[in-house]
Amino acid sequence: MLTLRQLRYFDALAHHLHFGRAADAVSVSQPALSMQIRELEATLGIALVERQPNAVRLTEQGREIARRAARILSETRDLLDYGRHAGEVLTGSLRLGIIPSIAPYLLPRVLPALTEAYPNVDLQVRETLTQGLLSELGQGNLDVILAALPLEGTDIESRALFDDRFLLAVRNRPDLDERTRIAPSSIDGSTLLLLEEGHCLRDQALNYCEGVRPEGRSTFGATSLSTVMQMVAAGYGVTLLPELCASVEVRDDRVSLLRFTDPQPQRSVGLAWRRSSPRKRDFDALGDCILAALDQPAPAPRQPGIADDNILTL
Amino acid sequence: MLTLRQLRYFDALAHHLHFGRAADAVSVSQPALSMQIRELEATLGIALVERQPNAVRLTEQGREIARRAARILSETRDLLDYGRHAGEVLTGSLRLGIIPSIAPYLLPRVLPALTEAYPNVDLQVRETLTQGLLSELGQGNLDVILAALPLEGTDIESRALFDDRFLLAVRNRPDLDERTRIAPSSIDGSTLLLLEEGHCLRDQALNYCEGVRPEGRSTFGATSLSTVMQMVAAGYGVTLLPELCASVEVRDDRVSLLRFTDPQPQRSVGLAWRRSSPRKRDFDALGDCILAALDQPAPAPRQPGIADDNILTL
DNA sequence: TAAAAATACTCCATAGGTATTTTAT
DNA sequence: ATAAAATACCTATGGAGTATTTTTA
Repeated sequence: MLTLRQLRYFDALAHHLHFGRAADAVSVSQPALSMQIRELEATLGIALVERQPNAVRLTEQGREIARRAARILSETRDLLDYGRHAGEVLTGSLRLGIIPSIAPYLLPRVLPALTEAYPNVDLQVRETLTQGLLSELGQGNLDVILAALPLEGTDIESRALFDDRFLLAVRNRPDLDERTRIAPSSIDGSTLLLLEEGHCLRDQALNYCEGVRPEGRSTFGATSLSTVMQMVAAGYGVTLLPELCASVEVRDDRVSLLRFTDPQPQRSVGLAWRRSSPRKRDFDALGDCILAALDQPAPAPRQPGIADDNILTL
Repeated sequence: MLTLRQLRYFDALAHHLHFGRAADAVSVSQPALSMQIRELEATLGIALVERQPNAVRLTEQGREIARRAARILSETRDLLDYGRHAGEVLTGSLRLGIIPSIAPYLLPRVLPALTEAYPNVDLQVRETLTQGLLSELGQGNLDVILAALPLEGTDIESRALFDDRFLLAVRNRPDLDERTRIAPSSIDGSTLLLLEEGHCLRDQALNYCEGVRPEGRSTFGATSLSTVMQMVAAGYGVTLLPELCASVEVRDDRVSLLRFTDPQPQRSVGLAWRRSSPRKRDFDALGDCILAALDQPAPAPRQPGIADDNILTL
């Protein structure tokens, strides 16, 4: 008889490829896990792993079973979640993944509002690149992610929250009038500073500046926007800065922000979750909360911030 | 701890809405099932059923859990199937659903070839309307269905096998030349004979004869093509007959088959299965087998059959 | 020889069965 | 009063732990 326990253990084994460590991961002894794997192989009638003293490897069929098991386990987690969170909205733990170009700018404004509106929520935030977030989401290690839309993948549902314009950050240029608009063609590929590979921001910037192929400084990607902005301030080049990040990243007058000519580049920021997730009401509430928090004026200095009709800070 | 056993029992309860009968269905005693349901409710923290002496009813949340449980159970069945049928193609049981306007005409030609090519297959055939087949397929009671494509529904994959032309069956008309072509507009709605509601053949016929709304005899649907053809032979009207059925249904010379003007109406016949099914290789083999069997001349009398260049039998 | 998985053996949690009680109509 | 689910209680299966052996690179 097939049991979830067998699938849980096998899932752990498929990840660790090591009986002992897999047993640790599911908090049982190694023989206990061995037996369940054995039992699973018996009920399926096929070999799932090749046992070698120094290496455990999945068979071809083992990989397929691992895929199916992961899916089933993910759905059982969702089923459990549904029970636990039936009734009340946004209670208990909520594991939220956010991309690096959003997290530090949005969280300070959203977190206070969220914990005030939903005091029983236990928010666990994880920050990585979109690709990692999607993978964790699929594996059931995250409940919902906040990233730039659209996101690839079936089994994924999403909700766009707001559009975030890109501005051009350049070293202070007192000679430029507030109304100056920059055309993307005027960007010099050799001085465009970008984040490292994998950041969606990098791809979006390159996509907008069609002619520019990564070369010169573009090829050496920074790991954080702060680093990039420091380089801009030091006169090493220019970069595309999401408006969301402006109030935090532009703290001195060594940097000016310029608007682009229409159509202005922008990214769409929104939430995404597993289609099978039972917590859509929670995600709705979270999305509403984020929007409400953004409607409030930013709490911080907001110093050289980009108000809608006061675009340029030189 | 959530177990598959709990889900299996709850699934049975959701179907039978009766603890005793559900327990029978899963071959345990009623208290055993009661306990597992209780345990499931405890781990989920919600009530799944309202217990009343004379009636068990699912709560709102119970229905949702039942849906999710059914899905999980279906995927575990697929996982088991994958194991059992890994390696060999078309062995063990294969539950095939076929619509009534295909089954009696195709099976006599396909079954011998199939059991010869795959002697270890245990084919279990079920015959119902498309809607019923899809529902059984989704619930995991069928492995694959043979019906007219396209079929609605996500989670469904299909493979078209062959196109089946519709011919017009009329009472013997010796006055008509073999080359006569019928235009759909010439069909009189009041004499068009159709199968009862739910048969895709009925919808396809009505769809082709655009002007004709069900009225007169069309509204009284027959339950089998044989009945319809008897009525045609008796002069009660005309009907659209799939070419596949011609050799069986047209046994005497009281009926003539006429071809339509181009573009001739036809249906696409093919196989469909759950996207998550692990037995796609089996379905491939089955499809190939059906096509091969159809390439052979029909074994039966084939008397007034519709050979391609000898369209009319008067 | 050493690392890692499989066996051996014991224990206990729990699923299941039978008999009985409770409950609501 | 009756049908049906819950409870009580006992049994036994099997999952888990510890200690040990086997395996092969």
